[in-house]
Amino acid sequence: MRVRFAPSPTGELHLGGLRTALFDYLWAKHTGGTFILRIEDTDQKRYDAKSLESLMRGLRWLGLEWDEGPDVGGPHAPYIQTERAAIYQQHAEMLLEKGAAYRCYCTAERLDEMREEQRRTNQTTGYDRRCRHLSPTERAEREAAGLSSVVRLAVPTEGKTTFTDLIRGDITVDNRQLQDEVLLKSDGLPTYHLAAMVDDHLMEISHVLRGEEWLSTAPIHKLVAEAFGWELPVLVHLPVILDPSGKGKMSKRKKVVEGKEYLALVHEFISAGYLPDAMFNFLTNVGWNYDPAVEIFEREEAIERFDISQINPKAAALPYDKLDWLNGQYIRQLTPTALKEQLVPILSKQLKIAPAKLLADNRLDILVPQIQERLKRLDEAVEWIDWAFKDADEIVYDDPSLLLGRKLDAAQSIAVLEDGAAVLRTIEPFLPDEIQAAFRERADALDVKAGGYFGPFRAAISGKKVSPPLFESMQALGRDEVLRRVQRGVEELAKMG
RNA sequence: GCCCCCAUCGUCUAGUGGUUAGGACACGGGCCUUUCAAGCCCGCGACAGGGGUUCGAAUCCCCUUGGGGGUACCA
Repeated sequence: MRVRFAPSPTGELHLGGLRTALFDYLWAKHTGGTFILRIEDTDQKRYDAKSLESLMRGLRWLGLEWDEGPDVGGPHAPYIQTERAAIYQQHAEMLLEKGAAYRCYCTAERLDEMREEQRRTNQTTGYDRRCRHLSPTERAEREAAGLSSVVRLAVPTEGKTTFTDLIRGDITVDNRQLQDEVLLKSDGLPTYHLAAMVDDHLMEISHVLRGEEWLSTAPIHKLVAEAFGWELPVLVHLPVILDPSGKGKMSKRKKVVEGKEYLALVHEFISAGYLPDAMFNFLTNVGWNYDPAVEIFEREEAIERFDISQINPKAAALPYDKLDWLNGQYIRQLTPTALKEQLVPILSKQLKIAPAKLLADNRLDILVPQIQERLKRLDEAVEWIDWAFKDADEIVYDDPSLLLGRKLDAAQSIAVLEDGAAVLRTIEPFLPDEIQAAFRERADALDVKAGGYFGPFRAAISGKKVSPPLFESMQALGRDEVLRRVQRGVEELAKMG
């Protein structure tokens, strides 16, 4: 089977596009077929030069390597439509000769006025086919005058057109609902209706998976294919992905719903520290389902089971909470070393420490295993461990009351810190188990709950209410640094008096 | 306005005439526990409504309602 992903380079790729590409990829790999990347850049006005690179980066991030495409080549090159302009022009000419299409000389202004009038009088909007009925003389006059023109499809004015969508079945529309769509624009470049049909045919595409927004123009595509005498590929219209609010098609803008910010663009998910495996798993289960009893699966397993005929036609909102949960699952599957390596580039930017230096930092080796089960995204790591990379005097106690042990007042909390400091000064070796045993003993001796005894230390060390486990945190800092921070905690508490 | 598509817990979904309508996330509770997590256990929670067809409908048909998409010399 031959399957293509055919995006327009008009901006950043969002998750809806990535999901389409993923399903293309899954179907190609499932059938042992070919996954093709084709760039539909025929809209010069919306073209964005940067988006092609970003698009390819996004696809490769997810692991969707294409077998044929702009950079890798292939038997049907070129794979960028503007480089194929002559092909479309020739095909438009073929339809013109057959009488299946005609030249239209109407100006944009006339078209606008016509539509406005139609809307005002509550008529269905659409081209009035004025140029379809031009006499040969009139046509010759316009050509002689050098008027610019477009090529329009001559849609049958009666009858019905039926096409098949694999997941929805046969769909029939009345031809009177259809318009004489523009196939070739006045700049000589084709519209989607021409370019995609020509390329799908020439590139021998067997299955077209595309967004549901194409469903209403599918009859046009059927008519274009018929005009050429071609068979349409199998059409599969994937349900649109809805905004997190469940209202409307997902936009490329970050969406804030109930105070929470939702990402939409692939590059945003990459920099937030979502793992490609988690995203692959996540997207596979929106619109399709691997197995209702299995949430986590391997790519190979998904490829083996994937079936386009089981795609759900219902538009869906992305379950973002589930993505976070899945990402956490995949983070926990990583070895600590692998996690550390993934974390370093992100932490390096956030902490402003050179990657090589971070990689060699002992503190990271101790702390990473401690935060592994606490992370949902990699970009959260910094909040867990930033305190470890500061100097004692950089720790800010925004809320000094955090230094109070549970059920203890300031004086008692100071007593606890000083009591523990004495232990910390002498204990050997300075390791988590040893420190913990000693602290528990001291808590008993002072008749304080372990949690109440530990609390002031946690706050003194990190400046935070929530932190990684206390004794590993101490190990990471080292004895001297811990003692400095404990002293600072005592001073802060003394101010509370 | 017109055309097309869709409709199971809050969300993602399983279900293709006979199920106590299943799972996951989220949420609530409990256990564990040095904070927070993770993990384990329990719970809450859905067939949009109305007509048919049938011995029997979440499943088939129709209508209503709701949602979505399209209505460009954009894709």
